[in-house]
Amino acid sequence: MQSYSMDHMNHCFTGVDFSVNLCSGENEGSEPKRRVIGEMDFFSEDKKRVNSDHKVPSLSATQKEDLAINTGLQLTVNVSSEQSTLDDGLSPDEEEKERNMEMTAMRIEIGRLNEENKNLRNMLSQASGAYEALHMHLIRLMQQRDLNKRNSLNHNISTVADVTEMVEEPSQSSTEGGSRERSSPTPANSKNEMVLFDREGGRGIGKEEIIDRESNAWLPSREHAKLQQSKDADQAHEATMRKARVSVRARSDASIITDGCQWRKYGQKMAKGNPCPRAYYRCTMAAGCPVRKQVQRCADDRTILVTTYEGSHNHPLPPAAMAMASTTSAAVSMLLSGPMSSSDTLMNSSVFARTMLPSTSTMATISASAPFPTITLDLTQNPNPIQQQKPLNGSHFSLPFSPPPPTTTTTTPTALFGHALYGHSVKPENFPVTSLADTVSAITADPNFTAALAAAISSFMENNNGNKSSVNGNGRSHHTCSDNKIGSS
DNA sequence: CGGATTTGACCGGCGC
DNA sequence: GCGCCGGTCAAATCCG
Repeated sequence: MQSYSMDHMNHCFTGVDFSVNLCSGENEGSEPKRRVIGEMDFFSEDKKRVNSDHKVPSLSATQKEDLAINTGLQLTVNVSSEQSTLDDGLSPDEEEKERNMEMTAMRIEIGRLNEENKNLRNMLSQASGAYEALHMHLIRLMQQRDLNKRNSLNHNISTVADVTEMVEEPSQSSTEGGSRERSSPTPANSKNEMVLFDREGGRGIGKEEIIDRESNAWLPSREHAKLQQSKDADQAHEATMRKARVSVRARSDASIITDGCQWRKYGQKMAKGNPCPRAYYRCTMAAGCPVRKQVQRCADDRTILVTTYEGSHNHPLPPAAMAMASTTSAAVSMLLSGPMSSSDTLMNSSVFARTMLPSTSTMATISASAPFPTITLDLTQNPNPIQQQKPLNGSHFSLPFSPPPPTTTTTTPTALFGHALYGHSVKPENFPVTSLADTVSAITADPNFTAALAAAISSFMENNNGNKSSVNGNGRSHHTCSDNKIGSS
């Protein structure tokens, strides 16, 4: 009685993991059973000689189990005792011949099973790929549903952004000479816009695409088409998000806006049609953060500072920045929602304006003109009378939700615009929604601006989830830019 | 001395 | 193809 494991031979012959057990116990005492492998007749195969002196280690139980799992096969080759078979009146030559024939047959069978093993692995791999693809698709759909919910809550709009339409149907009503100067509520040269949504975050398509591609062969054609459609829509959506911009106009003497992020100035240029230079800043809070902002004074009214944010942070944002991200997120959600088919869509006194900025007359102008969909928050008009009582004594904007430093309120402004989202998981639960006015009153900042912003954020928070929490004092500005001499009036 | 700012050069897109 | 323009780069400079 002997129990052989053939995995060693298998390795030797094929280099593939799988084993053949040769055991004789079951057939003990009965007619010697020479082969139980499939329907192959080992002994009718070629008589090629092989070295039968392999030392054959036994498979461990775990190895056998793995084999069974990996291949879906449990192969057992039962042969009768070598001795009882081979000693049965055979000459040594015949014994060796018979043994060699067995080995040859086993090698053939091993090859066949190896092939089957490969096929099974391929199937498993394809199934995994298809599962991954579907899983990712489900996640995307859920994210989109969440976005729709938010839009519905905040803007009474339930439709998903028809991003493709926006991308493929730029405005036909460009104004003022038309060329590159797109229609904008901001002065001719104040194309300051702010991107709110993630540039890369969570929407990586590389791996997903590979999986999809791999799984295509597996999916029914209709499912495949759906998946492809969804993928295309996502890509279009991503492209739009990358280009969508929001600009904020505010009246202030401040030369810069601090927003809880660290910025490094990397350029300044005179822009056509505006005597005030435009400054370019890059976020330095994290290496490789793609967020940029532009700061420029309005040509018509140099007390108006236009700040532009572009890109999405690749790092967690300070609470203040995230709060603003929520607000502007809603703005861009609005921007990207609804059938803004062609020309610029002015939203003055619109749903957006009323919803986002209910206590002010702030105008929110949304433009879907080419090349980028743009939203402009004009916070320069009709300041909140309550806030107007507060004298302007600071040189920087301040964030409503962050208490100012006890002594140096003007030199250490709190953050204001977080703008770009960190991924899509903005959860502004750390921001107050009930005492913004008090907070705003307590800080030294441009009252007009902060009032409008406070109203906007408050409105958004309440509409969004109603979460209430205490003021987080972590919003202290880390702005490191010095006065950039942007044509202040 | 290291980091931030300044500023002229450079590049790519677009219109003519 | 050329020029204009916006945006970015990078060396020089500034500043704490």
